[in-house]
Amino acid sequence: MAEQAETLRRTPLSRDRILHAAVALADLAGIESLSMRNLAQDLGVVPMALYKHVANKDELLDGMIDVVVGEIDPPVRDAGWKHTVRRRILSAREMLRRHPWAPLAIESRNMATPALLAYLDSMVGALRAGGFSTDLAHHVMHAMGSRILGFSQELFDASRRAGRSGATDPEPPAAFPPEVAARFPHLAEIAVAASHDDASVVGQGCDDQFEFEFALDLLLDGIERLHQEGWTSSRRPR
Amino acid sequence: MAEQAETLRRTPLSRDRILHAAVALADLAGIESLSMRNLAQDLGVVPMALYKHVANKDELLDGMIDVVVGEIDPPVRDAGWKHTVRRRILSAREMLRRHPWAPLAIESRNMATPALLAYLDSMVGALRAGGFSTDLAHHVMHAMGSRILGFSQELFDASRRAGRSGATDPEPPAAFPPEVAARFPHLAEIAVAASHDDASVVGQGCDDQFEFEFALDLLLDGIERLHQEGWTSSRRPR
DNA sequence: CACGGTAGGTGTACGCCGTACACTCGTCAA
DNA sequence: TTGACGAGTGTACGGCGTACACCTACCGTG
Repeated sequence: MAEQAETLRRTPLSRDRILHAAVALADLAGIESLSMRNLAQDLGVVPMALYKHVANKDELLDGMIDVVVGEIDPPVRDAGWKHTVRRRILSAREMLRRHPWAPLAIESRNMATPALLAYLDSMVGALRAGGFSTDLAHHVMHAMGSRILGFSQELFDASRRAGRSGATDPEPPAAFPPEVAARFPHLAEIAVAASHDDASVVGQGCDDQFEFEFALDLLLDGIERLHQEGWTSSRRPR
Repeated sequence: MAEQAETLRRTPLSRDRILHAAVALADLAGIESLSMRNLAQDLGVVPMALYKHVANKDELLDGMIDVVVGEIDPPVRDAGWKHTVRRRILSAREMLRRHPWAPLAIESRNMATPALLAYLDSMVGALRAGGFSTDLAHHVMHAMGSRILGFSQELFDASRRAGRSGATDPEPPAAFPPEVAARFPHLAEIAVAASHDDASVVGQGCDDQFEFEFALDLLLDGIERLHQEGWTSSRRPR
């Protein structure tokens, strides 16, 4: 018995084991009770042991996000863009329902994690494959905003540094570094399309206000159409 | 000079002074450096003094949210619903740009504050005044989701208890208490409309999945239309 | 087989946080 | 004059993230 306990305890810690335990703990007990100390206790280990595998708590959260974003179904092949996008987004939504802490966690990080970038990149890819111009694909990604994962109006928005100093912190936009661009070609494509889009842009890659109004008007126009048609929810599918 | 300092220090603390100082501190230094201790120091007071005016930090955050939501412009009178709604939402967006910590703060609270309810109620009011059925108005509010304040897919969603125990916590839906319903008549109206909407609903007031797909399809259909029309951002307004 | 380096787990400690609780002290009604 | 009361104070506690020094079991090399 002592042997067994020791064997269990000896199961080696690893970044992956830590990340999955953290996700499980957040799912079960809520994100606010995910502390390094609680997590370590769940793993039968002393808190500082975790730091041999994750740099700090922020990096732990990033890792957790990558884990759950990795649960989103891969894109369906050989279907129209609309069906592909729709399926993917509904799958993302299911993931979010399994991990209710995720939207807030994702939104509170101030940069996208690799898995998230991959998800977004493949979404842009689906649009491009469907014949969308980089221009339209770009605005569509903004318009989707919160729908696209159920969160985050502006994933790359500078104002997303919500937590950080409100003071001006005018780092150059820097597009993204070439090796990142290589891994996420569709994102890179719409990013450059946006950056020499027109002259109204100062230093930023895209015009926030325009994107916001684009999405807002897309919705309002759709709503207006429903209203004029006398839409009612009784023609509910299924 | 000592006199003056004393006079300054004697400026009596009040809930309002605390709330506005807290908003200013969060604007300037970021929400993560808003601690009861820092805030008290800004006010020239000892931390525990704050607790004579706010119950705890959560209530402080609620108060801050009410302050900033109160900055949103009142609805314009005698304009079409579309213009009214559009203006209001753009005003909300401006407020959010002044207070970049607000979206996260709002999303992280697990229930709406009074000012927020008032804002939503008046938004529903604008739709109803424009001739929308309670049914359509209800779905539209869901569809607006993150647009409506720039945040929060599901303001009333039970899954919004993101921070709390993921375990089942099946409180009765309880609509809302009558005195609240009286203060926010339009919200109450669409809430009851949703609750005896159809039989597919189990205990919850509305069908999350339906609302999500409603909004998603509204966007996708609008996007499809743009795509077919060969939309391009060069016909940019202004 | 001996050994030294190294990776992974430990223990202690520090400075921050929110806030409970007991207190002081100035003001004002009786 | 007094005494109650409400605003601000001081002290203290438990929890947090994590820096830093330490131990120790293992493994490749001589």
